[in-house]
Amino acid sequence: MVDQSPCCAPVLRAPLTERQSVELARVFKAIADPVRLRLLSLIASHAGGEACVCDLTGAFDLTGPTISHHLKVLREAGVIDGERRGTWIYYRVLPDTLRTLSDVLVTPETAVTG
Amino acid sequence: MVDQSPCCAPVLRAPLTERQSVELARVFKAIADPVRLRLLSLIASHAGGEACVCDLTGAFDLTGPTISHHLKVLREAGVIDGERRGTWIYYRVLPDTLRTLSDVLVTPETAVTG
DNA sequence: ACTCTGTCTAGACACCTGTCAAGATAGAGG
DNA sequence: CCTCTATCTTGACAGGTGTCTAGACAGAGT
Repeated sequence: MVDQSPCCAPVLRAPLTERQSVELARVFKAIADPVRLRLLSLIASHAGGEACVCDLTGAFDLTGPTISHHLKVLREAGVIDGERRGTWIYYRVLPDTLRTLSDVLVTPETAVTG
Repeated sequence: MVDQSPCCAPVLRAPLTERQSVELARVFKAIADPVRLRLLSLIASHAGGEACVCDLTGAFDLTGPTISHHLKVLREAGVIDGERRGTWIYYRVLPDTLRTLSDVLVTPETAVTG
């Protein structure tokens, strides 16, 4: 979902183009929310690497539609993917997208001197 | 600026607490903007690892106050730091904060099977 | 076919955010 | 002390975001 170019141009090594920054910001925005970060961690750490909505709603004082909204934001950003199997819809994390974000934030400084 | 606990509890390995997710989201929100991502990359890739505001405003079709606002958001999130030397204020990236974010997005899956 | 359960969509509203114009503050240099 | 430049702060406004209620859709079981 994220353009390939940002992965080879870490934020802290070379100036981002405007286009790259827009694309990266779109994905960062998707995960920059407490509910969505927790959803992400709940899905990823759930047995089998996937979770249905019914496993998730109980962890929040939020209505079903609100959880559904947040899942949609994550889905449209390419951070998770959902699949219907029978009655339930199972979500799983798409690790490539997250790794792109992670890589972009790694700097020469942090990589070398820590 | 980011609590230490998230660094030892990657998002994708164990469920985040509500407190951790709020703290992480605060920092992710700060960088989840095209202008701020470009500011970050401009500052980090500038000679000496620092840049004054006058080096930055030229890259955007935005007024000075708007750039100043974005720099403040980054500063309050602990992503950059500013220091006045004479007439100019120089900003530099605080790499520890970014590394925390980067680490949090690294998963067992991406780390191993990548 | 009807109903029940699980999930999503649509519409509405309060709050947050990005932007600008106008004015304030800090240091340099006369 | 006054002025000039660089930057920040304040106040205002348009647009975006998170949340809810009400209703729609899909599949399972009777």
